[in-house]
Amino acid sequence: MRNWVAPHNMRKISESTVRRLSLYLRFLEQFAAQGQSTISSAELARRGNTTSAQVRKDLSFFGSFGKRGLGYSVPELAAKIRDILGLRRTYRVVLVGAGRIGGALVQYPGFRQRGFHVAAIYDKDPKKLGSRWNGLVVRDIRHIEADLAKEPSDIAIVVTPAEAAQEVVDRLVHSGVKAILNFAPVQLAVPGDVVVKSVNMALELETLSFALANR
Amino acid sequence: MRNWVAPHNMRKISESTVRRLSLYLRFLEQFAAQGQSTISSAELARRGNTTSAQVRKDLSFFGSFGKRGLGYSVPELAAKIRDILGLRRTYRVVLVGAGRIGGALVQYPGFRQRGFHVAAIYDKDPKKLGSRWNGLVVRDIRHIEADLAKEPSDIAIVVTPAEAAQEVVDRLVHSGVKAILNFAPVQLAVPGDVVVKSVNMALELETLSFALANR
DNA sequence: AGACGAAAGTGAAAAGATTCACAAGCAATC
DNA sequence: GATTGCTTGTGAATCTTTTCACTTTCGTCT
Repeated sequence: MRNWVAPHNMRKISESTVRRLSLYLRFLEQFAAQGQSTISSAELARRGNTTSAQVRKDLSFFGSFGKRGLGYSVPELAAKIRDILGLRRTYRVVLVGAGRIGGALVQYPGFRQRGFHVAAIYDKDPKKLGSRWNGLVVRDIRHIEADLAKEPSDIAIVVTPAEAAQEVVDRLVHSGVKAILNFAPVQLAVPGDVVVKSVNMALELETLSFALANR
Repeated sequence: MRNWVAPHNMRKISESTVRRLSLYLRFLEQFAAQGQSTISSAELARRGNTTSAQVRKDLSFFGSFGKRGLGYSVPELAAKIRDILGLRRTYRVVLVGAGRIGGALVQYPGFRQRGFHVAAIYDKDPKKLGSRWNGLVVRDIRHIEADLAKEPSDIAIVVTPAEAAQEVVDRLVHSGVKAILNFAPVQLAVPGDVVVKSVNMALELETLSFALANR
C-alpha cells in the first residue's frame, strides 16, 4: 500500500509537481550513490534549479518527510517519492510500432532502470514481423487483444504513424491498458479513466525556435 | 521581419501558450490540406481540446488575426503562427551522439517538414565515426568548433550519455549555438542567452505511473 | 540545561494562467 | 439600411501555482 499519508484535503496534484518529484528522485539517487546520507531542500533546489520553498511545498502535498534543522534522509526521501510516483512496483509496458523510434525506446536503459519493462512489441508491417528487437520478437498487432488478455499491461507506448494511432489506441484501451505514452502526432481520444501523455519532438524544437525568434 | 505587431505591453509569453500555438499550427495545416479556408476558435479548440477562449487569448498576445463573426482565415493564421514561432526560416541543427535515439531523430521526418535541417552528426566513439546516417557522415566531435566556425548553427540536439553532455554543451555554446534540445538525463548549465529544453522519456513514464497509482 | 544555528513545514501574499461574459464588428438576409 | 446570427477580442473574475515570511523543531555547543 501507499505509505505516505494521504493528505486530508487531497488536492489535485499538478503535473509540474509530479515532474519535479521525478527530478528530485533522480538527484536523490545520485546523492545516494555518492554516499550522501542527508540533504536539504536548498541543495535539492539548486540541483533542479528551483527554490527551496518549491521543494518543500511539493513534498508537503504528500506528508512531511524531513527533520527540521537537519534536512531529509536521502534514502528515506527517495523511498517516499518512489512510493508517491507509484514506482514501488514494476510495470509491463507494451510498445506498438517497430520503427526507428520504437527501436530506440526498447533499448533505452532508463526505462528498465526505473521499473518499466517492455514486454512486447507489435507492428503491422509483415516485413518487420518476427524480427528480434532487444530479445523480443515483433508480433502482429492482431495479437494485441489475445496477448493482453493473457498478460495484462497497464502502460502502452504508441509509436505508430499518425493515421494508425487512434485505432491502435482503441484496441489497447479495450484490452485494459490504462496509460498511454503517445509519440504519434495526433490528439488521441480515450475514455476518462485512461491517461494519455503525448510527446512530440517537432513541438519541442518549435519552443526553441520561438525562443530564438523572440529575443 | 516579423509581421505580427509586437504588442505594446510585450508580456512574457508562457511556455504553454507557445506549445498550444504549435498545436494550432499543426491543425491549421491539416485543415488547409482539406481545403478548408476559414476556421473558428471553437473548432480549433475542439481539435486541441481546450476552450475557444483559450485559443483567442493565446492569439491575442500577438495581435488580432481573425474577423469577427467569421473566424480566422486558415492560411493567414497559419502564416502568422509560423511567423510568431520563428518558423519562417529554416534552421541548421547539429546532432551530437550517434546512438539509437540520435539515429531515430535524424530520420524523423517531422523535423525536416518543419524546417529543422539536421546538418551534421558528431560522436566520440571511433567505431561510429565515418559511418553514414541518412546520408550524413558521422564526424568526430573534435571537429565541432571548426565546423561551426565555418557553418554556424543555432540549434543543437544533444543525445550523449549523461557524463559527456555538459562538456559537449560547453563546446557547442562556445561555438555559437543558442538553443539546445537535450536528451541526456542531466540538468545542464548554460549562459543566460542560451535556451535549453530537456526531454526525458523516463520522466514522462513516471507521470503516467503517478496517475495510475493515484486513482 | 539553556542558547543558538539550521532547516522543515505552512498559512498568507503575490504572481501567473485560465475562464467568463460581454461589447464590438462583420456578413448575410430581409 | 436595419436586423439577425455569429464569432472575435478583451477586461474582469476566478482558479492555480509559486514565492514569501514566519513559526516550529531538532541537534549541537557551551
